Amino acid sequence: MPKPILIAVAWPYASAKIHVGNITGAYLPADILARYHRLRGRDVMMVSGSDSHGTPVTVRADEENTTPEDIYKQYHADFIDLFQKMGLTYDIFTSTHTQNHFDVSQKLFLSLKENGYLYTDSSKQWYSPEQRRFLPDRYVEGTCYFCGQSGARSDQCDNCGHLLEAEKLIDPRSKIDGSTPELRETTHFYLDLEKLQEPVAEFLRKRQDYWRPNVIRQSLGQIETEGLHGRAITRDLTWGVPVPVEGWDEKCMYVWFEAVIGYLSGVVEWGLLHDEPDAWKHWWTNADCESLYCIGKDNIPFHAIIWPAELIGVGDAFDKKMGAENPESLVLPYDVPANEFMNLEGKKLSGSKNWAVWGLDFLERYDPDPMRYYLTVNMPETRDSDWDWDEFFQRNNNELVATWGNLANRVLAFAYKNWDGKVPDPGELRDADKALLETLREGFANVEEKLEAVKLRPAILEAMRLAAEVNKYLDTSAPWFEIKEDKELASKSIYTAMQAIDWLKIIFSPFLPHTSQNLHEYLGYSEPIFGDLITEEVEDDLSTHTVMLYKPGSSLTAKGKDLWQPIALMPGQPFLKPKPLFIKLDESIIEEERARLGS
RNA sequence: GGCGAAGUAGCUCAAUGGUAGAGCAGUGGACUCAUAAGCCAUUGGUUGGCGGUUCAAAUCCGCCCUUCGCCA
Repeated sequence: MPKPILIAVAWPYASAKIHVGNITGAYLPADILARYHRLRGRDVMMVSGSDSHGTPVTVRADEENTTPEDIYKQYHADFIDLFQKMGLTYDIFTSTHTQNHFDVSQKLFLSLKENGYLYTDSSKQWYSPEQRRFLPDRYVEGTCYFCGQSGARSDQCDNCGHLLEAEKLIDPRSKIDGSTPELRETTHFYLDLEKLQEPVAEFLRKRQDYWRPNVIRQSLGQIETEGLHGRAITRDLTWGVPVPVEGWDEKCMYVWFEAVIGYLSGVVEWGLLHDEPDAWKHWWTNADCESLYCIGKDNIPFHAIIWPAELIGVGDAFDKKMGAENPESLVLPYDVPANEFMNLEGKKLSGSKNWAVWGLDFLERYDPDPMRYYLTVNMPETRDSDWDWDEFFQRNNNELVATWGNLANRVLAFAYKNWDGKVPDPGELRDADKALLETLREGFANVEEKLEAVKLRPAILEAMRLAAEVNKYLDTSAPWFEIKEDKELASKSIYTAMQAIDWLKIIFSPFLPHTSQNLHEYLGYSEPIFGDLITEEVEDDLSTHTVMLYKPGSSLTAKGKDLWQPIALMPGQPFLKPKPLFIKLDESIIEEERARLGS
């Protein structure tokens, strides 16, 4: 039985475009891991969707004079467009605004409530008598009680940077109509994190040896120094998942409580769409399942503390509500390999100042694999990193084009010309040939070790080092000399080199799937390595939404076999005349791209 | 102000107590199958500073400097 792997990916807020920082922080590492595990023949479930609720969506809807649903759908469509173009193989990319997500979230909420992990409490919030509703913090502005600046948001002052307590704001005004709000008492549900603190700490202690230090520090470290306190999980909003308790119809679950439930509801939806309603249990109540949460560092507390707390608090009650006769508990995160942030040309990314490289915009001018390469080689795995256009240009031309793309091209072009498009038969290999292939065999093991440890940056560097080894081998054996003396000698060299790039194609494929697939075809294979991404419109009682689904189809990875190994290239196999895998860029792009920033 | 991270060659980074390394950039060279790509050789470092522990410190400890986060 193949090992189940759940790859849970951060849910993008459906109120902002996706930039390279978001991609390298969470979405790309998730896909690299998903593709690697698919190659190993494992049962991968990569799940995410648009975080469609919350105040930023309603703010933007008000600004653009439309509905929150309309706003979320615009961004959701762009996300799917980007992910398809980049080749991010989500088994399901859905939305939190679905009937299924509402149902699952409410079941989870009620499970926590019944298990005694929710309580109610009241506090004071700004209320607009004109609009007869409570105002979210960012709907209220006023004078900062620290620095006296007017126009401060009620939760944070942009002038002095202080976080504010909303009720202390001086001279508050509604951002919507300028009216003066008043403080009113409101009641909310709270997640009893104090009661869950010890089991959560225990969960973290069991994992502290292999989790990234930054994640442990911000979770276990924080619990040990400050402890956990109850947090409100409902809000006075109507755009969101309704609280499933009588008399609470004016309130919704707070997004940070509800969006993470998408990791569960998304898998449930996948099962419903594939007519396997119990499929979710394969990943969610199966102790063998390894669940990896790919997120940025801003999300660490939600994934390392709050989501595990929710899962622990639910216990087997959710499975019971799903109708299980012998209900089981939900699987806790195996790892939360959170990344740091990526800056841009030395400065912090900022959407409002257009200090960003936007995913879809980038793909207007460049191919997806160069982006994937640069973002992997520069992934902020251990510290903040920097997108630098000069470095992007250099790495594209020196590494992708010169080292790897040129290697594939020089080998296949020479072979095609001299062996009529058939893989040469090498006969008995020489020591030097065997030595190169042995280096590649070790390469599989080296890259595997790094990928299993979620160290993607060292992994791709090792792959590139292997390509350089093959270039060295070629210069030493020099088949262009051998062929003038004895074609049989040259056939040994060229067969060895073709075998090496055939293996490198697999090693590179989690990182650079598009160009690996091209090379795969040049080498004469017909079944694709990976499947396809498709979209479907789904109608439910709430609305209609678009889902993106990964379809393995007739790909090699659909068969559940372990392809992460040196598989023999067959002599005599017909192959195609190659084309370059990567485009060499002109130096002028550096200044052109820099000129686009900050405008 | 509190907590934390980072500081190693011009640049990006490795090296968890045992002779400071790699890639890029720079310099020199031989070759030509290949997107003038690739290969070989080579210049370059008081490991931010000061002190301590140790036979031995980039690494452990203390103080200081710089940069960046998180919290208040």
